[in-house]
Amino acid sequence: MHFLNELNESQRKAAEHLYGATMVIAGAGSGKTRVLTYRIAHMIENEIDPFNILALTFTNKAAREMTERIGSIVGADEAKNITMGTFHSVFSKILRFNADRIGFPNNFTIYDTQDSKSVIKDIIKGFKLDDKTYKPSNVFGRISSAKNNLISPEAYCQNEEIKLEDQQARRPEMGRIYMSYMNRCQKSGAMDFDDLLYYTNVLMRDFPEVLHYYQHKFKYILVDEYQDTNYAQYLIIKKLAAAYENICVVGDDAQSIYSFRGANIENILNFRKDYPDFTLYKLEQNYRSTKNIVEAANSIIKKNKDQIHKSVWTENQNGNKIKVVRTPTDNEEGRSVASFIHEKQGKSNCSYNDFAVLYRTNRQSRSFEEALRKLNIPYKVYGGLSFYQRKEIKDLLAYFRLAANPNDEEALKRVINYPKRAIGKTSIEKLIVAANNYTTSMWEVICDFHKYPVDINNGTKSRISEFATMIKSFQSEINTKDAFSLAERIARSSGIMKELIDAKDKGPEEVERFQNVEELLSGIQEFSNSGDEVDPNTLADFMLEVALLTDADQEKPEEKNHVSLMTIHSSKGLEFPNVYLVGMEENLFPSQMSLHSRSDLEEERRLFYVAVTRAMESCTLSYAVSRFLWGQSISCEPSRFIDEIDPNYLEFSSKSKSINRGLSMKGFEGARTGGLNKMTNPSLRSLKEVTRQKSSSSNEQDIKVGYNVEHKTFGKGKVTHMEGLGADQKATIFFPHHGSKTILLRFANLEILNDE
DNA sequence: CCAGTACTTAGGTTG
DNA sequence: TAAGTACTGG
Repeated sequence: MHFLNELNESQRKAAEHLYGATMVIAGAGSGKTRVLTYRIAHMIENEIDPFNILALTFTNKAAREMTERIGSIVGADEAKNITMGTFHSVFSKILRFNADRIGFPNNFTIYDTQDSKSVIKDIIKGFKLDDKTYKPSNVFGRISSAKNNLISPEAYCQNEEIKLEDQQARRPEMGRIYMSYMNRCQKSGAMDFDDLLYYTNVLMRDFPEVLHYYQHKFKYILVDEYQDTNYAQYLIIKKLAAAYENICVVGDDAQSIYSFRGANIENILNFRKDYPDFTLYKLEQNYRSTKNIVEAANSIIKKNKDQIHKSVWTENQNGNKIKVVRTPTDNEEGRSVASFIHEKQGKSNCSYNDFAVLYRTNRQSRSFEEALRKLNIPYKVYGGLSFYQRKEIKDLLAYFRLAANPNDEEALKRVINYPKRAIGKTSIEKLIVAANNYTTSMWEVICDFHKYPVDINNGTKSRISEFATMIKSFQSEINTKDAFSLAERIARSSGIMKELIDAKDKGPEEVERFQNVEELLSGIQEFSNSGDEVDPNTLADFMLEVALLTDADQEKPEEKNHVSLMTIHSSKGLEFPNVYLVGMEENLFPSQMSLHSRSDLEEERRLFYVAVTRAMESCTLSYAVSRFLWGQSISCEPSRFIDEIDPNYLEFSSKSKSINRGLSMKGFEGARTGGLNKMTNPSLRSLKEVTRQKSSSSNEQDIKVGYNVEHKTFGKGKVTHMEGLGADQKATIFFPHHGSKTILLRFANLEILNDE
């Protein structure tokens, strides 16, 4: 059968429409990836040269999978010539190729978020600003969104509106920091993630011949997950597509969940303006989920005001209702989900791959990990601290980075004294200051103390020079020697290997560190071997790839038989027969931060929609009545999102015995008005009431206005005012010796001295 | 210069 | 709670 016959009518139309501007709005589970794949295969069958195709995906993994699937249709040799990847990976390659034009070395480093923040921190320190008003992560966020909107440092400083905003936020130096940050990165030959898009725009704006070249190379452009593109990405596509206007964007406004990093739904609206005679296709038939799940999801998204109308439907069976489970604590939530999985897996003998636990925040994984481990259920936690962010990996990579680009200041700072070579903080500080004064890089300074005198004692200086000599010796081999032998040599002669081996008998964590480094090295070995004898894959080649890799790229599919634990964000695009959506509580999901604005709340709701539509057969929502947060137990209310689902698709269960016991012990009998196994929606509300009462009465710090209290540092005082609830509860206290102070109770550790 | 200790303070998602 | 930072004495 020809592959196009595997598509339904609207899918097929979208796949066959090859010329002109096309927008495909694809509901969840409507076979979007399949359309993209077949569309590209169809293009190649119609004699379109793969070299002329640019396909931008959201993750590297998606790109790889799609290349593979297209290869299986049209042949791998053809498929490998398609330019396919994330915006970041495709354009980092283009930037490397043209780096000299914009004042970067072609082996520029890519700074990750940690690196960027560390640079910013340094700048704030250098400017002698208070790092509480200028929090590195805030500053970084502000710079990032400026870049995503293509606002240059100069434009930032001149823009009156921005100036006013920063002044009102009492951060008038923001523009100066932004400017200095850009300079520092450039001096270090480094780009951050946002720079990859920002400088691509600069390149295409200032070098028409470059733009012209890529416009004619990429005659056909496809963009997946279009709803999650930001302005910088939008403009790149617009410029590239300007010559031929063969552009196809695929997305679903209902699944836009990345506005926090600049994604802009307006790109969809702009598309209509930019290409007025575009063709719109809607994919509305869902092939993934049961009717109950599809309908429940529809009832959720209906509450959002901002959306493109579409009606997702399915021919699949009704299936079971969505289960809602309540547990007393977060740990019990972990145990109950683990036992559900255990039971179900045992009964149907399905694979552990069929289960996913989805949560809003990474830190929620803990209770599920513990519970699953106890039941011997294999699991894998996705996201969180990635392999490439681990200290030991970053340390070794820093040496590699230095070998490729010694001006990389973050890498230099990281390893100049690791392993210990008696080069202390003060000396490093002096080097940084010197580099800034001489307007050169730290590396240049340490290479030539005659040209750049620094006030450091001679012993330290000679140790620094020794270090520089070592780096130079690595540097000389980075483009010639094969990746693995150089990597191994660096690991050994830097002293990192010895350091890790010596630490090994300290404990299991140290052993793991060593194993991680071994894993990295074996990955490099694999990479080395994939090159050929004459022209080996070098460490420089490896470093070009590595900065943009994520954990998902590491995964070996054959090893996969485990329950997946991940955030909802990282579940985008995936599907699982059984989904457990946990932590369905107010202030957690929807997140507390989202409650201030309608658009933020709508994004949370879209996130909820994404979560529910991951489920194929069964979906379970769970919430805990109390949860540990920063070492304190706080009480929680069920999420408003549970109420928002049409109750016809819900089933309230309190199946597990331990849950019932837990509840009655804490006095929740009143909530179970609807019988043992089923509760109706109103009973959920009554439960909320109970929860609320609990939260006000069970507060351990029962402090009221007028109380005399004693504080660890301020001594005795009298409470004059109270504000906030729960963890935010604050008391204003008058201390005779220190004046009036407003203090967060959960940190204050007050002693109540009632009867004085 | 360095290691060990006391103290502070997170609030969220990612290439 | 846990991680990261600031401080202090060797």
